[in-house]
Parts: sequence; structure tokens; C-alpha cells
Amino acid sequence: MRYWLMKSEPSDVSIDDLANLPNQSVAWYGVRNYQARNFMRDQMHIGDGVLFYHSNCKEPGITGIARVSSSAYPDAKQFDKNSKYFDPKATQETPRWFNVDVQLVKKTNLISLAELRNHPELEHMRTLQRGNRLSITPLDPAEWKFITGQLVRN
DNA sequence: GCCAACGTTGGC
DNA sequence: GCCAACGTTGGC
Repeated sequence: MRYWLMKSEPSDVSIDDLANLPNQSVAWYGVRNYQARNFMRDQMHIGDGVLFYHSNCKEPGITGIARVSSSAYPDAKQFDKNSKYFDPKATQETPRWFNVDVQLVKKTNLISLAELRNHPELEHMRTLQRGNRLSITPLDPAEWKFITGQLVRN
């Protein structure tokens, strides 16, 4: 069992969008970074814990808890000429990009980026490191436990 | 909208 | 294989 933080721009898919989807589940399409792709393709398993994070918005931070709900499969958008995620170098035979499905477990209070930075327990979190831009990062079990146990209010 | 930081591309 | 140029991310 692993734990992940996954960023989504709420203007694209917000936590409320996720909550309103069938099965409250979404294909995590559009990742076009090899490191993030490899996390999904090689290391994620069904049931892994996910912190759903809103990025590039007015109030960046964690807004929900989710879970990995499928193993990795080719990202459909890479084949869609009308998508901004279209990749002319990808083919059905040799897809380049993969995604998993992510399913909502529950919405949480907003745990803002500023608040995350306040806790020494989280000082090594990948997402909080200077210059980090990865949209998918692994979490230490202790970080997961601290956030879900101490910072999430029920 | 700005801009620092980082990743990718492609000429050589 | 180097590295300059360019594109993207994402907080502010």
C-alpha cells in the first residue's frame, strides 16, 4: 500500500467535479511528464491512498481523500486529435502515456498549502520542496498518517 | 500576469 | 552528449 499526492487544476477537474462523476471516479488523463507517468504505470496499485490537491488556483491545497481504483492503461487523450493532450508520436501499438483511475473517498476541509508548510512533520514532503513541479508525488506513510489523522477534520 | 524553476527538444 | 532555446508549471 502506497500513498500519493495528485494535483489537479480545479478549472479542469475539481473535487466537486469528481464527486459528481459516475462512481465518483475519473481517469487521471493528461499527465505528460515521464516521472509522473512512471509512478502511475509502475508503482500504483488499486487501493493506494491519494490526497487530492487543487493547484494553480486561488486557494491551493488538499481538498479530498481518494484512492487508486484501476491499474494503469493508455491515456485515451493521446490519440484524440481534438484534445490538447494529443500526442502525434503516440500510437495504439506503442502508447506513450498512461493513466490510472482515481475514485473519491471523501471530501475534506481545505488544507491549504500555507497550512501544510506550518507543520514540521511535513517539511520533507515532495510537493513542498522548492522548485518541485511534479503533479504526482509519493507520500511517506507518516506524512499520510499525519495529514489524514491530524489535519482532516470530520 | 509575472517569473523562477524545471523538463524537453534538437542542432551540432 | 552538450547545451541553448523554448515550453510548462504553479505560487504569488
